[in-house]
Amino acid sequence: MIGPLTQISRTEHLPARIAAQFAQQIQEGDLKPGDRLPTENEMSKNFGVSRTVIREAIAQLRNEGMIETRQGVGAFVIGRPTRHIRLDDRRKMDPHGFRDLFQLRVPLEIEAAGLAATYHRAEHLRQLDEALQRMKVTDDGAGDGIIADLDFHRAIAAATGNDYFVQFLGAVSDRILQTIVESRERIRLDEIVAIVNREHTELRDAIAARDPVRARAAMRTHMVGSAERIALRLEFYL
Amino acid sequence: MIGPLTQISRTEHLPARIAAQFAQQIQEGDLKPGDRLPTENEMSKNFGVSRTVIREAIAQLRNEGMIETRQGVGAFVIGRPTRHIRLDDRRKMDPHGFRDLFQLRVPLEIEAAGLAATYHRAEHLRQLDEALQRMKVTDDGAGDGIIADLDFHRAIAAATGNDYFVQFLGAVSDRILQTIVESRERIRLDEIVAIVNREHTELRDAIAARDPVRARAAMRTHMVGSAERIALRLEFYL
DNA sequence: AGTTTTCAGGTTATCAGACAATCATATGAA
DNA sequence: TTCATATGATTGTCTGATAACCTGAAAACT
Repeated sequence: MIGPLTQISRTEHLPARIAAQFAQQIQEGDLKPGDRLPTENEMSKNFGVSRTVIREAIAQLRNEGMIETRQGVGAFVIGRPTRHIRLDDRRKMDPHGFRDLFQLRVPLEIEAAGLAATYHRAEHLRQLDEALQRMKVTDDGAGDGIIADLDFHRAIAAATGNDYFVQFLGAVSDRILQTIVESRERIRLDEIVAIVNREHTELRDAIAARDPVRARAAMRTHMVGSAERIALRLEFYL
Repeated sequence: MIGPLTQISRTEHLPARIAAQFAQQIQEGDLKPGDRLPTENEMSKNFGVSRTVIREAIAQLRNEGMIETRQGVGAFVIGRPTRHIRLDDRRKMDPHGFRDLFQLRVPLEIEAAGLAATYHRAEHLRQLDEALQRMKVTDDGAGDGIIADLDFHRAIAAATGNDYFVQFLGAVSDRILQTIVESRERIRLDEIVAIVNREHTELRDAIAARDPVRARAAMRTHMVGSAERIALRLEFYL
């Protein structure tokens, strides 16, 4: 007996594929909020896989906030989809998407600089100096320098005292630097590194001086410079 | 034989709790990137639950991008953690977390206003006007007015032409408005609604005029006003 | 009649054990 | 040394069973 064509052929993780199938049905509106999914046993029979796999697929959808399960009742498509934010891997190399990402980063970094100047504590200054030191030591721009750069900005985000900035900026700038590293492995940082260090130092001093306006200006300058260095055309109104 | 105290007592979903425990260990640095987690059988014994539960917990962490599993080898803490961003439900009512969320929203909204002024198209203006109209019609501040308000800001995000702004601002302001609605069901909007309408109209006109500086200023005014209306103390440097 | 209690069936949650697929390493042959 | 093979460990999947829980209807009671 040959199963129907909708059955899952196995070249990859079964649960992920089944979850994707249901996610698509929800996205396309075939399954509307409030609708009940088939029982696990039914799915198990229909897809030709064990209930274990079905359960893992459902658990995945539940974690993503698309469905809700009630013991003894069933699984239901969630009403108001909790907005999860995800930086898709798809547009990683897309230059347009890259510009969009940078465009998003700029205001966050500037605001973070201002808040960091206001709210930072001694430990944050220590983190900033530590990252600065590492950037100056490692003349090699490619490897540790990039990581130290990332840590420097991460420290600024931490200094805001606002965990959302840590999360958002962490994800965004992490993704940006990753793309840079991947696309231009051999970027010539030798001449640039001095400029970046100067900008970072000014940024650090402005924060240490608890001067939000100066910190914001410094970060703005740094962002403009960064954009130019990677040949990005952006608008800066302030 | 009595099990150790670290065992999971069951009042809630087992997999979620175990996943949270490991997530915490990763966040706090007890488990560093590259570290290998115990085998499923070991965890099963240590936690006193079946391997099914352990597997679901691991699957959850994998979906969140915190760990990676390799068949025949084990589960490892991922190198670059959390490119996923989550707005936890935990701090929903926490006034401090609420301020943090608003603090994050401000620069995004201002930047979005500037970009919208530059990049908007005819359809976006139509969306703005439509939402504005709905807000003016429904004097009832509580119900549809809030939704129209959200749609207005959503339209601005869309007008940037940058999908990241749509995603990020959508998630953030959605969460903010949700909290407002939940906490102050009976907020007196009657006197306020006129002011909000005026601010929105100015915002719309600035965008329509393709004047980024004016749009940013209008949004800044709007944000300051919003913060005051919900009795939030924020810093505004620009 | 109207209300509460009890029961039966279905569904998800968890458990237990087994086998399959895959990988890392040790072992042995060339 | 270098390559092929065997072996053990670990995750992936399967199967069947039991527990916890919910819904709705029948039964018992007022």
